[in-house]
Amino acid sequence: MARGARSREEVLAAAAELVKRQGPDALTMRRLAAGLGTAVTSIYWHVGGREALLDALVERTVADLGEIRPRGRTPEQRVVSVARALRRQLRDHPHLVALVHERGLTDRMFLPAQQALVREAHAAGLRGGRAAEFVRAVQFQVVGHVLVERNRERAPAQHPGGEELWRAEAAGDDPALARALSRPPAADRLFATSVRALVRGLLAGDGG
Amino acid sequence: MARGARSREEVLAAAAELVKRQGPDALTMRRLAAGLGTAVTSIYWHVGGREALLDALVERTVADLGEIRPRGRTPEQRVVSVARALRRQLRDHPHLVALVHERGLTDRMFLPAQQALVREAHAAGLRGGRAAEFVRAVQFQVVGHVLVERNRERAPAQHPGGEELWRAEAAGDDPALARALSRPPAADRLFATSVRALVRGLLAGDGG
DNA sequence: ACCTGAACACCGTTCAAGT
DNA sequence: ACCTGAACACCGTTCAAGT
Repeated sequence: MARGARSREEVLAAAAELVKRQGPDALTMRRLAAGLGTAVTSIYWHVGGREALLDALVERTVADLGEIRPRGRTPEQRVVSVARALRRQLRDHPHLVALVHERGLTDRMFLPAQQALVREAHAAGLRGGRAAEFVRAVQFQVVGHVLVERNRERAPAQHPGGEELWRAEAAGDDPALARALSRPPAADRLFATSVRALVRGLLAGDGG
Repeated sequence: MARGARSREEVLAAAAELVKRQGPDALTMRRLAAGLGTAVTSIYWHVGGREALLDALVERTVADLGEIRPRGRTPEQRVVSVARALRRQLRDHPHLVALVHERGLTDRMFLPAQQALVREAHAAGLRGGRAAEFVRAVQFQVVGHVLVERNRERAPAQHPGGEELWRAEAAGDDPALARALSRPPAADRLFATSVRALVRGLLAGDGG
């Protein structure tokens, strides 16, 4: 069983693999040790306990997150492109991002995106508190949308399912709407529509 | 230790209390049994295993969720009131709602809210697929916002924290913005602003 | 019909001991 | 400096046995 020295990096890499492929619950100290061919307790020597291990993974994730490059002509287009990029990052690393979230490093992870949004807010003429609100509204919107999406994807075969619900229920004599609501939402389209509507509403309105 | 017969309802009530107060992780079969003064195994007789127990709790939650009463004159006002009510429900039962989510009963739980939103969409002149998109955009927005809020509240003392981040970073010569982003977001205000902006954007725009 | 303890296969963590 | 096994206090679940 026992092979020579095993580095902290090896342990972290193996743990990251486990989390990426099977989620954080699959990361047990015993399984990790078994995969590395060591005794459980040697993991403790290298990285400390499970919490410390997760902390290290989170550090890694935050550091690895790529740059955000806004694309498009108008501030609206550029903000939408930032939102899209953000959504992709979040969707591509769901488990790791969830860990980052739980450990309170979300703000640091989103700093580049925030800075990009600030630039666009300024370009659109918003400043100060209004600009800050703009940045946060977009960020919450994107993160929230992805969280909802993820929850829906993970949810195994909705028990009654929107389908039967909206087949049985009255939809105010609007059969096209009932049909639409009985299908699963088209996540990409819904996301684009929502972000665009939010951005327009924020840039246009000033009613309180 | 052993007292007389214990009903399924007693077990469910005790389990619900545990989840409400300490979250789903605190609901272990052994702790539940200890609280009831029975052997662990008698829980299995009454409700089956842990999964079945959680399923039962979820059923309860879905059934107990109150009606939604839209308030206000204009469709916009009424939609915002629905969003507010929805947010309150979600915030008041965070653990139970999370369980509902995980078990794929979200659609059924949100049916009353969806129906209220459909009415307002119709009142605002939207029909068919557009109305469906409106309903879902608002629903995703509300649920997403609450999920993000919850994650932020649970997150223990952000490691670097938005504060230092935005103190150190350039904010494009906009010190008021840097100050605003260095404070934690005012969730209520941010929610209201976002929903209103989204609704306006959805009701006004038709650009693709 | 209802409750029991014993047992199994898992956890994370600590500790004293080896080299 | 690095790795080990034994032990502790937890899990969820099954099962044969009691009344």
